[in-house]
Amino acid sequence: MTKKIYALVDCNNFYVSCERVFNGNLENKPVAVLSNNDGCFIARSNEVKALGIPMGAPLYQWQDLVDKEGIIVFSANFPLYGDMSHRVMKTLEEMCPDLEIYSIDEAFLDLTNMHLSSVTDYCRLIKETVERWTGIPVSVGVGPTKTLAKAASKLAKKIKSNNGVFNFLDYPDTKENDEYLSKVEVGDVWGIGRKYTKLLNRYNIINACDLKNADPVFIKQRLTVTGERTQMELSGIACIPVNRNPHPKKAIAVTRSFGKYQKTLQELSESVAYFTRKIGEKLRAQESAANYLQVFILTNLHRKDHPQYHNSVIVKLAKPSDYSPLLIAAALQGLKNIFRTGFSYKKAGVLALALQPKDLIQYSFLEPTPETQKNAEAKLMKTVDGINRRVGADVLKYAAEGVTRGWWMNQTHKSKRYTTKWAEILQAKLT
DNA sequence: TCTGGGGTCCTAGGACCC
DNA sequence: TCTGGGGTCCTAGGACCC
Repeated sequence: MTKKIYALVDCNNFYVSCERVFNGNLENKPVAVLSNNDGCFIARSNEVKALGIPMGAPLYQWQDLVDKEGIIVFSANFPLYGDMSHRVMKTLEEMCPDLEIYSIDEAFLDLTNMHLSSVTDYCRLIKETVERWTGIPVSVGVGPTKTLAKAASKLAKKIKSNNGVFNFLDYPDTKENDEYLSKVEVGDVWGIGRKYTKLLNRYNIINACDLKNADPVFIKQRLTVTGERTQMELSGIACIPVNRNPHPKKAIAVTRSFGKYQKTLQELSESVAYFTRKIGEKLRAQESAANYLQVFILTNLHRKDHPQYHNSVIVKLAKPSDYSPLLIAAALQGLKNIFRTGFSYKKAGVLALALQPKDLIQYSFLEPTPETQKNAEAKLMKTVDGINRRVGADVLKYAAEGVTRGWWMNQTHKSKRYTTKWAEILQAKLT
């Protein structure tokens, strides 16, 4: 069996880099991107990381530092990031068709069958090409397993002299290999999160090399089979394949925190109707139908001084469906069952569960749905989706969504949708 | 006053069946 | 005195990822 060659391409500080592509003044300055509602830091430039602001930190706790250091903050602009991601992935696909888009800012490449004379040189070329074509800086890590490729991408960022590429295959000698592995903290290993890091540290497992050499029985016992796999991957045994054709999602969620507290059933109904319409759009986009909807509502868990209430309900649909009016009716019925008056709600959401391919829907023999009705529903949804796509996402909506959007999130630092809205395209000034 | 959103996988334990 | 045991399915919760 030939050894696999996996590369992980990882966009550096992705959302910040997207903002920088369209605003030259952000270069070399501390820049951060905030979550919805301008709540938490979800992307930080190196300058911001150096100031000590952690990932996920709430903005209000760091506001003084933000002001003092002149940190430039942006509200999240997901249409822009999604479009930039698409450009990066298209570029990667041209250089290695055998790829798995792993997240909005990462892709695994399987370079095994490309017969490269120098894998490391080719990865440098990939890095330069992506940066030239899209303006997004990336790091590339290479290894015989996906977990090692991930670890390598950490080293690519860490070891400055490597110019953004690190390849474990360049260090076949075990001693040298382990030396580099020791530079990766165990918490930075793919699959080891906060809880496991704490546990492992208690047993003096501090870095990736320690984990690789730990007692496999202990690891399996405490970290289950996923931990076992991680450990094997660290020692070069590939357990996790590159997944070229990701299967359709098994669940779809649309959830939001509110910009201001929502108190009445009417208010909550409007947001839930909106979430459910979005669910319908996503279902149709991947040609799935849902068997169940789950609706949940909750108060602000961070405010111990407020009366707390959270609840959720699962509604079985009369038939598997992607038809927005039916979905909305079901979700609102569910909401009615869990709503309690007298609370200030902070967040709500809708999930579509037990998804199935749309073309496999079994219609009832007892109450056959006429072909004409099925066609009419599909045609209506297709028309609505088409108009919303062309004219703007929310031109056509349902009456149940209301018109005020009183729950809408706060976004006071939003950049423009440079790449997806003609009206907001970047303008060049000729001088 | 102010704390994101969208996913996957695994396990333990209860319900149920024979 | 003295109450089985094994298999399967389902779900909630917990871990992880970005």
